[in-house]
Amino acid sequence: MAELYIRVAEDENEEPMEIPSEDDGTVLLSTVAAQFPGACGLRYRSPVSQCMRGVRLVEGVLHAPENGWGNLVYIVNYPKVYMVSNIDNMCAKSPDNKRKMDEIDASSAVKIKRGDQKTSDLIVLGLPWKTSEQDLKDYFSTFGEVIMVQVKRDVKTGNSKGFGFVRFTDYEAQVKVMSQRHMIDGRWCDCKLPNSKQGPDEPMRSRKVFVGRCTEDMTAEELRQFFMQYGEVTDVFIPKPFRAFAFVTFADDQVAQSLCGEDLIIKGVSVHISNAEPKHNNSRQMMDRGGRFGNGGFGGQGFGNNRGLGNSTNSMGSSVNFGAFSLNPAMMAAAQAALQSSWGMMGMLASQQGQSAASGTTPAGQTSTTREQSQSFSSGSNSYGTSSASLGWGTGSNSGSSSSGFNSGFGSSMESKSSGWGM
DNA sequence: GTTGAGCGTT
Repeated sequence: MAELYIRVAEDENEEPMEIPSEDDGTVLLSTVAAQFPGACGLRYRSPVSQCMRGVRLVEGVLHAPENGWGNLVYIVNYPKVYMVSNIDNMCAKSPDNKRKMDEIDASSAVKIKRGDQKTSDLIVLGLPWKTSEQDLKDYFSTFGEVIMVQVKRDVKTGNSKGFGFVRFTDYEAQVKVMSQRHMIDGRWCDCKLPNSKQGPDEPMRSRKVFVGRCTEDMTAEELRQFFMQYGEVTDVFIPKPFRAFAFVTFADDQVAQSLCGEDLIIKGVSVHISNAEPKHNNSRQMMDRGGRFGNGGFGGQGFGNNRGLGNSTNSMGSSVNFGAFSLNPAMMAAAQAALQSSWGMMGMLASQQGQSAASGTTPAGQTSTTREQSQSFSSGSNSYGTSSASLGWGTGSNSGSSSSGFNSGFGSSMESKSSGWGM
């Protein structure tokens, strides 16, 4: 097939940009993202129904609609990030109801605190050796104003150490950047809060589970697809070489906790889910009151498995059990106040910004001294190599069209980090 | 075969 371009724009009234397709007529999401950083999919207005339609996305590959790409203009989808500003806008749109507004104000201590979050440096992991600070700046500037970039180098040789730092003016940009992976000079990179910034006020309950008895043919992407049915997955880690286990991190610790103790069938194999033990090194892991993180009291199973897609409307009427958490009366009241006010769950979603929001895992074969420059697309979490072929297990929800990878059900609903709910 | 990389000469 001769080279084909599809027309893509950020919105329907904008001048479209032509994006090249692959030989087989598909378009790689990464190609789109190269021009529209942060893109997670495409949609278009159906000439027939006049509705917006999602473009099928399978493992990073966008598939043409039934009758080919045609001459339509495709609109870029971006991950939904529930941020304070969004909520403010929503509130501003309904000034009609005074009462509502009052409640919003009364219950939005959390929100306001989040409002002026200061930005912090983000560590950028997995950089190609050749990437310069200018490259970094050019790349990240598409997300917002960049006020600092660094590439860490060996003092003697001047060689890049393969990581760097970036700092944005706007917290929004920071959140966005942390929420996705980044293709920089041909490698996938992760941006995270550096260890030094994971302050003691970031409780970081265990959002991560240990997946034992993995088989070697389970790719990170497959694990991500599988675990997505329980909640938003922010990270998948498969050690290399093969060691028969993996780590899966969810956006929401409740989801993680609710799975612990389970034996799940993945690709016909029974894997065992348990708590991820804190990594041996760094400082502030978690100190779950209620004792050891390992099922201190309530067993992993049983206890209100609120798992399974987040949106199962949790009408927290009277008795609430969020997985392994119990709410004390104060928190309960706060929760109800939040629910009654118009922003309800959204307010809770606002508390996004888990520290490992950056997805994906480490690039392949990078040792501090000998790192393959060819980041084979099959380890880490990006296994775009795996030939499409629908994943055998029916996960129900995520096999549809534009799966953004952000199926945030509850998102990190009750995530607290200090303020408000804390304690 | 059941517990993970790499974190800043400021």
